[in-house]
Amino acid sequence: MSKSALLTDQALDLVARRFAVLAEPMRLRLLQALFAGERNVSDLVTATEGTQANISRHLQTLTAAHVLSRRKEGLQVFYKISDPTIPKLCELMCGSLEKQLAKQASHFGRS
Amino acid sequence: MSKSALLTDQALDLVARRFAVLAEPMRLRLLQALFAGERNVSDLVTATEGTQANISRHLQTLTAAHVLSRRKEGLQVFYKISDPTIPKLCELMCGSLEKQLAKQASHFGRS
DNA sequence: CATCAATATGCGCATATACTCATATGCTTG
DNA sequence: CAAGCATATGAGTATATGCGCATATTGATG
Repeated sequence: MSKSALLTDQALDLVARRFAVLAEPMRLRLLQALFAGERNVSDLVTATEGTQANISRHLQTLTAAHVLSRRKEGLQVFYKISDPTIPKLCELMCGSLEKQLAKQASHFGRS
Repeated sequence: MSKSALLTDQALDLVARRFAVLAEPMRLRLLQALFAGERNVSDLVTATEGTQANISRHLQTLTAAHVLSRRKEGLQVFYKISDPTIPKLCELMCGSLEKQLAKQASHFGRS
């Protein structure tokens, strides 16, 4: 029964929430910065050019969604991508966007 | 240079917006209803148990994002999924969710 | 041309959430 | 235990957006 049964309302809500986690430019930036591997907060603040408070909140959101995992080491906290599906989702999405933009561009003009 | 260059702010915004389109339970319901193929609006209203106005708006959102395409035939308008990436994205996301929930469940009980 | 059916849209409301500023918490070290 | 650094969080504000209600638009038909 895992073929293509319709999702329940509750399931749809969960899926939507999960997509929503990826629907934020700053969170995508964080993910981009984390594709290469684990990093601590101040590092991420620098990399994303965000404020410390804002970055901290976004990291919390991503962690609560089980997209990231947290590791404390002394004063610092290191985050890394814990769900291997995430990079795939981002790649797929980017590919889809590229195709779409290319198609739109071709509607304008030549060579 | 298409390897893993960092996305520009503008690109990140586009990606985020595209994820946001999928971050709505009712829109996911519509997509679910459209996985099987083209359908007209009143059909979709019935299938999703939404109001006509609301469904119409969501269809507009999905079409503007080039997720759906529109075809008029007399009084009726038919919509279908025009971006083949969408079903893949949904599958990936659902799989990720299932894994996560299974893991959480296993933290409770045995056998 | 009047009417009706299918779909779209203007408007107002309620809610969610991203952001900032200030401050709190938690570790580490002298 | 005092002080300082790294990170988290409370409160307030601004903006976005989903929804419902009413109404507009578009196309078919008598």
